[in-house]
Amino acid sequence: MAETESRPELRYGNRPTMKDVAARAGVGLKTVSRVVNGEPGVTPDTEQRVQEAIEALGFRRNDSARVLRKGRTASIGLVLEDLADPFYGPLNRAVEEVARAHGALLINGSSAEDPAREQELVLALCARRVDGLIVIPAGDDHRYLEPEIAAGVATVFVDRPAGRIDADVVLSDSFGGAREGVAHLIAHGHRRIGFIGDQPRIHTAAERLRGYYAAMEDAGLAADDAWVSLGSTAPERVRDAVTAMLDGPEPVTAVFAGNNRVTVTVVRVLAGRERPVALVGFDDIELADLLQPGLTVVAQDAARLGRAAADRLFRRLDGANDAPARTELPTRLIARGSGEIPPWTP
Amino acid sequence: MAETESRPELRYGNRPTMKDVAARAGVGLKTVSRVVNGEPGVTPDTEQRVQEAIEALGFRRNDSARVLRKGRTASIGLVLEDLADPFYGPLNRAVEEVARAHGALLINGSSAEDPAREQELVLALCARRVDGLIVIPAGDDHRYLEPEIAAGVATVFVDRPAGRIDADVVLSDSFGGAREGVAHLIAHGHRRIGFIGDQPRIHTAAERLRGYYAAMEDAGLAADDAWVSLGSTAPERVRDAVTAMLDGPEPVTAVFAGNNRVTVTVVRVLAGRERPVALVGFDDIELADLLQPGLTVVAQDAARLGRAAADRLFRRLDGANDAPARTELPTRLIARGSGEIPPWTP
DNA sequence: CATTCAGTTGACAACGTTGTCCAGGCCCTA
DNA sequence: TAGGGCCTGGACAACGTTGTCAACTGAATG
Repeated sequence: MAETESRPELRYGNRPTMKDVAARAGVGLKTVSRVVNGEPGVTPDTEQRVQEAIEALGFRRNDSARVLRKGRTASIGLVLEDLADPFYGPLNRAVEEVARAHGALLINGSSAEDPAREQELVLALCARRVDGLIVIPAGDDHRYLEPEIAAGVATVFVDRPAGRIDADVVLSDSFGGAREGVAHLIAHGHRRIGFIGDQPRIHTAAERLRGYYAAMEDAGLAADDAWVSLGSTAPERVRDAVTAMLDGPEPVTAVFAGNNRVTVTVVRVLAGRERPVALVGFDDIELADLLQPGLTVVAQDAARLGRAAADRLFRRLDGANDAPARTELPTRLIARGSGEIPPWTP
Repeated sequence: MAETESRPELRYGNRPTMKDVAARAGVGLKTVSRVVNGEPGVTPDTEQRVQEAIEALGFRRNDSARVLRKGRTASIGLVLEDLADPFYGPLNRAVEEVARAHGALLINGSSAEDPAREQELVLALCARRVDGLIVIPAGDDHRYLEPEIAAGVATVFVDRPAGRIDADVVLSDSFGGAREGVAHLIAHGHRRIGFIGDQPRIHTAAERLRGYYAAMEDAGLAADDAWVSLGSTAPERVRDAVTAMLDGPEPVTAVFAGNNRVTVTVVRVLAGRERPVALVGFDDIELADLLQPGLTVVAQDAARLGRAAADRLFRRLDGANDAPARTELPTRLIARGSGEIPPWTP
């Protein structure tokens, strides 16, 4: 709120308080509190009078005040990279379900892959005194969170590890997944394989690249620098990168795409190409099975990722005190056709 | 939180308060408040002492207390149907961006298409005293919100209208869009056209059905009951419905799918069929252009929907007092192939 | 030197709730 | 009837912040 001028007559729109209810019901303040919270020690008769007053006034407990008094907000914050990215939808939903099961509300925000924005958001959430935080990090230095964590804000990082602090992390096995995906291409006869990934400062991107190199090395293949392209996932950039690899002096016969956004663009480019090129993408995509050919992917279970992170968070909130742990969830290779295309030979 | 037992030593993890900062800096409480809020009337010298104390203690203002005092929470609630549905991602994100521009946080929740859950969520948000609410309704009776709205909670409904109360609404033109989509099929020669939609108690589903009938009537075509199927969007149900239409005594030659989830399933079913069937779907889908044939859709602009709703909300919060309005955004027919398939003739 | 004034500063109440504690009424028993 | 315990109800402080207001400082003015 840019500037909330003080309009005292409008505070919460002048809602009735327990005091008002008490006055109307002719009882004490605390009695109303007892009724509202279902605490024992109120005769049915009194309770009914209070209920009627609540009804008549349209009273609704002010949780802001309650929070202040109780010291717990029953809310958690989830900072992800982009609320609109379909990959994070199931994760978001899974976190919500766990929160709901614990009676907590979910405050959401996107970092837009900007470390400064991530920090701003996280600190705003801390100022709200959320009970816990689940963060998909954009930055690689989270020391700014140290005082918060020390002060008791449970924090779990998901999808990417925290930077320079020791905290709970829930990850997909990016390295292993990429390695498996690239090995799959190699197993189908490919020797010149391209890799198109996100900026290497992003942990998952770096890990997947590492997996690519590992698979190549496992097979005794040298990875030409011209086959590897890292950077923004903007369609133009990816398009240029794929094109360069396919038209270079040593054209690749297969491409490994580092995430869902890259994959989508690569599919588009390959669709316009004459000669077939094999493709395996990291992350599953809706309708991937209906493409011609079906899209072979290394799938991660985003919902499970979210569930695991939220479970961990609430275990912490329930008092678990063990050392921060790193949980790594497996990926799954789903062969649908595009990854099984043999190398093109002139 | 099921039961937050009172652990007073753990309230907010014993964070320092302005009082602590004041004590350490050797100044008064209010002076700290002034520094924290950038209010004038503090000498640079004093300010620095306070800043140092803040730094040293790792103080962070408690917005819960602030909210209680100021009467505004600088947060809005967004209740949608399913956080994981890709259609709502861009809407969610758009709302977030507008909220962010106004310095407000976003509290998110899914109704899971359950009116009771919607109400529960909305009332929880009201108890938190969110400044405003954006709701994608699941239920069709929102009179429970009357006291809240009267008490000053700005409320905007989006995607579907409010039930039995007068409130701001931002919608896509479901009727017009469906009518145009069906007319498109008719223009390509179809006479027997199936309609598969969501449960008709959902407003958009009913409107799209109405658009279907209107288009048929416009063309002087009778719509056979056997061509219309409404109900859950579960894949099995949709699969059965399509199959029945295609194998009935008067088989349809084209299908209009009432939303993205239905469309996806219909595409799958048609892909397994020998004879070509035309298809137009409501809602655009990622990769729709890469299917064979490309998927013809009636697209709505979810981000614009969200932006419009949030803009309206914040205009209300800024004091706009005009009568509740209904905003209807146009849809756009995108022809990609599947809707231009001619009727199959034996 | 008395007075005014602007600029700083802090004491205090208030926001609406919940936790603590005590008072009064009742019933039971001796 | 007195004493004890239980049940119900309310007075009051506290949570951490901000708005109000008055007190103080030092300098400038008469």
